[in-house]
Amino acid sequence: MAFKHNDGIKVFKALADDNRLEIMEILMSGAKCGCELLDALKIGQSTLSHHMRILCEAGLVDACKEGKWMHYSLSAEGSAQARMLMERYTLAPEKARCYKKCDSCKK
Amino acid sequence: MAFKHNDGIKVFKALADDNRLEIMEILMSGAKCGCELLDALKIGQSTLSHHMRILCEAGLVDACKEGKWMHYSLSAEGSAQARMLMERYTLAPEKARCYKKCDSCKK
DNA sequence: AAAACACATTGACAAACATCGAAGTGTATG
DNA sequence: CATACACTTCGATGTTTGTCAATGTGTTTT
Repeated sequence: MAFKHNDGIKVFKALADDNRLEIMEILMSGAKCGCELLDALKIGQSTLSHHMRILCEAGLVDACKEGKWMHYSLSAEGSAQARMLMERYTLAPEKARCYKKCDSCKK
Repeated sequence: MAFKHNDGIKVFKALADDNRLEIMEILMSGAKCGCELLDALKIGQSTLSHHMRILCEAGLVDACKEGKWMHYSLSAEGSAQARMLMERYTLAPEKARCYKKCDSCKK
């Protein structure tokens, strides 16, 4: 599908899930491997793998492999971009706040 | 369902849709009534109504009725809260960035 | 070499979601 | 009062999503 707001969708969708938000919060205390995350969540291993893929593809999480472990950590760039995205859609110019009525309806 | 991150889910889910992001952007130019939004989008009227409900319930959009029109506008409070939410999940303490490896895997 | 471990991929399934058309509610206008 | 308008609600439908169990891949350990 050709989304008009493709970049935003991906990030907001990635954050629109309870387990993924929990993962983000856990990663705030430092990098974690999959098994550590698995201990903290009530989901199966394949489900976690699925969630990590979504967070990584949204750019929010970095993954690096070391032997049989995957180390997941918050991406500084992705996090910054996510905050900018949120501002893009919520930081409206002052004038947008003032009008209580739309103009064109009262003709 | 009892989501652990209920407040966040609602806002992020509300923004995780192409048409709703488009609506947010349109509202940045000032308040609009439903028919104006309908002109700008390629969706049916009942679908728009559905989207507006979601945006309103997430607190991102304010709605006020005037005669037969509904005036939709960006909520200053909701927008501010949405930005705070994004910061809560992406603004990590410095130490979270440093570790490339997790601690407990190497025992 | 075999067994154990960490993770990814696949296929299946139910729940959630976006969308539509049709019918309903309330307000304005002829 | 009847019609038109703006919007909501309802029921149906196809799509997307979260979840799991099973299987596959690669690495470490015994």
